[in-house]
Amino acid sequence: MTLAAEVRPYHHGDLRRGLVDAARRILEADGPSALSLRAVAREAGVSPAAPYHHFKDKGELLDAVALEGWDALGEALSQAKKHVKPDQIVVSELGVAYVCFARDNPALYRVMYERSRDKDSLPDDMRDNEESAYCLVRETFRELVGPDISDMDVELATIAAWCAAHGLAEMSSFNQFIPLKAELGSEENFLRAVLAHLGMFARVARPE
Amino acid sequence: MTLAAEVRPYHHGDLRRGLVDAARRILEADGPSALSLRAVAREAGVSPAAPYHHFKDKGELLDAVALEGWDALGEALSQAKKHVKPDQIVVSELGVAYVCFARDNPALYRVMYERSRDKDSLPDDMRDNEESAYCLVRETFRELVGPDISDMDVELATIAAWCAAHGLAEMSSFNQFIPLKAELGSEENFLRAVLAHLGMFARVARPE
DNA sequence: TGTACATCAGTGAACGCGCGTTCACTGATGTAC
DNA sequence: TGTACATCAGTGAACGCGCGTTCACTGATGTAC
Repeated sequence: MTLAAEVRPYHHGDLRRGLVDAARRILEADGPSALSLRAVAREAGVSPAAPYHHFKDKGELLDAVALEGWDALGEALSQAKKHVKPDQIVVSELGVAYVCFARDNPALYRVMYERSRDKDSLPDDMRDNEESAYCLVRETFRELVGPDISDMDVELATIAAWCAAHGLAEMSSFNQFIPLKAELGSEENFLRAVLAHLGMFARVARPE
Repeated sequence: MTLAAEVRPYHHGDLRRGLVDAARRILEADGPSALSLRAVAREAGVSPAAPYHHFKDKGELLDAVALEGWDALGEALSQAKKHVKPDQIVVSELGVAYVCFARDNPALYRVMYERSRDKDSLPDDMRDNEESAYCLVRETFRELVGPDISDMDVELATIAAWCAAHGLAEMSSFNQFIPLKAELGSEENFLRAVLAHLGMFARVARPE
C-alpha cells in the first residue's frame, strides 16, 4: 500500500521463479550468449551469489529454463492440433507450429537443445509424458495411420517427423530461402511446401 | 638435417594453414567451447598476437575452419554417391553419409552451422558451386524424378531432404535412440529406417 | 503474547581464470641499385 | 656480389573485461516454549 511497500524487500518471495523469468527475458533480448549467471542475477535485481540458494550451479538454472521451454513447446503443438482446419493436413500443421515456436523463441529453443546435447539426452519424460510434444506427435500418427501398424513404425515415423521439423526450424531462418518464401506468399506456405516435399523421399525410394 | 633444423624457426612458413589445422585439432580433442583464439595460437606454437597477421579477428578464423568443413562434407557426399550399391536407395545413402559426417566430426559440424547462424546465411556458394553437398543432392533429385518436374519442386525436395538429414544428425546422438539402434542392428540401419519413414508424411497427407 | 533461537535467504567483496585485442618491438626476408 | 633499406611475420607484455563460484556476513522469518 504505502510507498515503502514498493521497495524491493530483502526477501524476494519467489526468487527461483524470478531467476527463471529473468533468464528468459535475457534470452529474448540478447540471446543465449548473454545468458550468464551474473546477468541473470543482475536482471532479477539480486546479488551474484543469491542464485546459489536456489540452484546448485549455472547448469541447474539452465535446466530449469529449458524445461519450461519443452513445456511451452508441448502446449504450442497441443493448441495447433486443436485448431487444424478441415482443409489442412494435421501433421503438416504440427510441423508448422513446431517451426513457428522455434522462430518465435529462438534463444529458448537453442537452450533447450544445447542442454540436451550436453547431457546426450532429451528430457527424460519426453517419451512418456502425455502432454509432451513428442507424445502428441506420436499419438497423432497412431490415429492417422490406423491400428494395423507396428509400434516401431509409429515410433520411426515420429522420429522422422521430429527430425524434419527440427532441421527445418534451424534452416528456415537462413536468408537463402527468402526468395522462395516470397514466391510462395508467406513463411508458413514455405514450411508447408517443404514438409509436403518430404514425401519425395518415398517417390524416389524405388531404385528402378 | 641438423638438429637445429628441427627447432621451429622464427617464420612459420604457412601459419595460416597451421592455425586452421590447429583449430581443427582443438575441435576434435575438446569441442567447440575450447576453441579460443589463444588456444589456437598455443596449439600452433605461436604467440597470441600472431594470428592477427592472417585473420582480421576470431570470426575470420572460424569462417576459414567452417569453410573447410563444408568442403569436406561435399567430398563425403560425393564419395558416398559413387559407392551406392545396387540394392540401396541413393538419396537414403546420401542422408546416411551426411549424418555420419556429422557424427564423425561433431565439433566441426557444429562450428559450420554456428557460423552460418551468426550470419543468418549458409555459405554463399552452396547453391551454385557444383561440388557443394547441396548441389549434389539437388542434382541427384533431378536425375531421379525425371525431366517433367519443376525447378521449384526439385528445390523444395532438396531443402526437405537437407532439413531431415540435419535434424537427424542433431538428434541421432541422443541416448533415447540407443534401444532402437540395437533393435535395428546398427546405427546406419536406424538412420535408413528413419529416412524411409519420412514417406509417411505422404501417406498421411490426405485428410480423409 | 512474548521471547530466545535456529534456520533461511539474502549481501557484497573477493578469488582466480581465460578471453580477444592492441601495442611497441624485433628478427627474417626480399628487393633495388 | 654486396649493401641499404622497406616490408613482412613474428614476439611478449599488457589492457580491460566478464565470468562462475566461494566466503564470512547479516537481515528476516518462523517455531518452541
